[in-house]
Amino acid sequence: MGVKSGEGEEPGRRVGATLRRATLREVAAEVGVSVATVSNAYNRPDQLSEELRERIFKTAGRLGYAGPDPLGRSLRRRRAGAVGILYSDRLSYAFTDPAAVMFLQGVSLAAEEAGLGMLLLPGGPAEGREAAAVSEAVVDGFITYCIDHGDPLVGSLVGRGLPVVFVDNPPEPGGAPTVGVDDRGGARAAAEHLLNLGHRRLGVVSFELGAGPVGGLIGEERLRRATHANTLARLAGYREQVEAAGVPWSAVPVFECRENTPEWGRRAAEELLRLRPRPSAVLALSDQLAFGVYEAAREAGLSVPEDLSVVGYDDVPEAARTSPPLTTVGQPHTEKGLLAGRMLVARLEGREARTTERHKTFRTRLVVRSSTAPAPEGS
Amino acid sequence: MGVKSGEGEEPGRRVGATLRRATLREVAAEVGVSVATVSNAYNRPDQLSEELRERIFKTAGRLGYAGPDPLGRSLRRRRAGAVGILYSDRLSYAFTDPAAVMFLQGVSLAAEEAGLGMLLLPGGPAEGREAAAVSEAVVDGFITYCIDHGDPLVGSLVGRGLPVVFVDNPPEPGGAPTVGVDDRGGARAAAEHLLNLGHRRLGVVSFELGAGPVGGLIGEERLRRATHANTLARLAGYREQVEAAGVPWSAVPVFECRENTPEWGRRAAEELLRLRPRPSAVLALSDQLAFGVYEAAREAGLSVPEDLSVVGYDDVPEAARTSPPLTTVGQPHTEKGLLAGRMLVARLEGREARTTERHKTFRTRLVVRSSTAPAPEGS
DNA sequence: CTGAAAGCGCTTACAG
DNA sequence: CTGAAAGCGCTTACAG
Repeated sequence: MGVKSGEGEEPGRRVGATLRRATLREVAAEVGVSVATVSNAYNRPDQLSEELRERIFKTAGRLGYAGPDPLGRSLRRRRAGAVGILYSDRLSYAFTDPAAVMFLQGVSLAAEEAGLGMLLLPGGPAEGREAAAVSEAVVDGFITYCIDHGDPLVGSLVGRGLPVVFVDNPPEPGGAPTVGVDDRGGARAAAEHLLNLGHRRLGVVSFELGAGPVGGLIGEERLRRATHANTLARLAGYREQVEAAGVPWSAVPVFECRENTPEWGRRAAEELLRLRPRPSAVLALSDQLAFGVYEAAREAGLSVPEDLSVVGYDDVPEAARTSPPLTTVGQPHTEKGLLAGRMLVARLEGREARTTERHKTFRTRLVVRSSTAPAPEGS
Repeated sequence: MGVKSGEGEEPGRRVGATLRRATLREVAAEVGVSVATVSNAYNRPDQLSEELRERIFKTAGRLGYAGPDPLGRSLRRRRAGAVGILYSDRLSYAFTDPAAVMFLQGVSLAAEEAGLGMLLLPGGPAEGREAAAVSEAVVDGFITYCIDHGDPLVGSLVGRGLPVVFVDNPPEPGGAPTVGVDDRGGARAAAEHLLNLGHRRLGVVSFELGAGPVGGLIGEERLRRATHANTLARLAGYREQVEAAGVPWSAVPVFECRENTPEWGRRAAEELLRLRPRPSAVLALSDQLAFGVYEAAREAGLSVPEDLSVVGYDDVPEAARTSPPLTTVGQPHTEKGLLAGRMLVARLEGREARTTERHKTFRTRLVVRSSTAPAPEGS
């Protein structure tokens, strides 16, 4: 573009920059043309002579004007040029979860295709603040990730009247487009794999189940009050398969972690491995947690998979590189983000439904590596 | 908040939502008050009677009005409520680099503190498009990450006249605040460690050096035309230390990778390990690349560290968990992001310089784990 | 090829 | 406690 933005090439510039950005109006006045013409110089080069356009850019450069202010333009054009991303938890947690990061990467692919920015909203349980963020976000639409059923944010979101795509076990409010995964089926496959290997003493390392005091082995009542959709689906899948094998669900200890980190996985496994009889296999709701289970096993002098089988969930890249390589449930994180992004872009560009389905549930698949083995004798 | 946003509680709402969002003006007309009063109902509850406020919210709910439009508000208030993040490369690449992700996490911490959103700009070499993204971003300021010296984007950025914080080997344009790391010192420490262990046949696995045809073993000329600041600093550190040990730099093969992924690290190492005499140690510019070197070594039947020592860079979490645990150069990724975010917020809130220094260079530190060992006999 | 006018949706002194 | 007026910075038909 011919937009001048060099530094200090004109003596007058520094002053202008120090004070306040020049405006379209000021440039117009200085050149002696109307604001429409200056606007055209930037937006419709064919609407004015090359010579005048050059003169306008020169004056703009001198005044420290670097082109139309995005805010004014956005208001007038009624488009913000960005998609808002709403995460279930504090935004900073999203970056510690490799699965969430891969999802965001997928969205970024779609955003790049469409030339849109991604606005990550400060989320989390900061009471009211996230609602403010939602109602103040300058975006053209939203993508939500792992939002709970009944989360009050959904109300604020829908209230904005902007297109929304809900990702991962979504509440499907008013028929909005959704992208999800067969979480329950994935969990079932994980449990089935262990049961087929002869394991009967299982332990589960779970995410947070919902609001309230968290952490530690949990009972029926807490399980019943769970609200986190992903967690619920996976636990339901484990349970279904376990019971189908004739093992009572109440015999399976479930440890609830406060955060999805290896550190919490380690704590959980430490506790599970202290139980007698000791579990011969652990189902972790994520690979991050499973990595922590590895640590705890090592510290307890148990080897994986000979003494303890471990199954993760997510199939993040590290799962293939860790030692031993982790058996886990794979799901297409990046594709989820990409599809959600494209669905949103399609709606923004007014070509809906035709090119994209409105609801998509991706399949999960069990990836068997080396962290699982037949149950030890007599277990 | 008292903002109504439920779905379909009033028969009239659906119609309004289907057509177009109601505006402040329409609500005011419907209630029979001025727009100022409706605005006050949302922004200054003390400026009107509770009873009138309730009536306004009720009518707003009926019309499908969910509160003031962020764009109008932002224009009027002259603040966007978001910080823009500009990455050196395509935005989607940022999510594949654990170091970049940790950096983003740090920024998100600062953004959350301040109640700001993070706008990730579509970047990369899409010719002109990124400049458009910069000049159209609705933000209050920018943070750049790993931008090259002389990148034309810097011009567009500075032209916006908004506060900017430059992170990682920044071009320091016009005394703007910077956050960096002693990359050169870190690289020196890595090389020194290997040299102290007796290694004399080293190989380097490098990032891309700049624009142009990329990939493969490279010569002096390409090294000279390098523009990527991080890469340059690290290579300079290696070189310095190598030459200090009396080894000519020209004797150290450097492989340039197109992407910062284990896959490219593997390719690089495959080639390096084919050289005769074979390197006894590899310096990788990132842990991601080092993980790929592990793979190549394994495939070549070499064990780390007995046959091949490997040093990474970044100390991402996986480095401690991988097998063998990776010797690497640690740097405070999250802290860099957090500090940069806070520096920017400080400027936005008009309290500069007092609370924060304007330039910060974090120290790196060598983390010695188990991927390095004394050079094999006779090498 | 250029300009006058309307308006995107809102907030903020200020006056009453 | 409420309202009239100005204006944030811009773009877009439309008329000339």
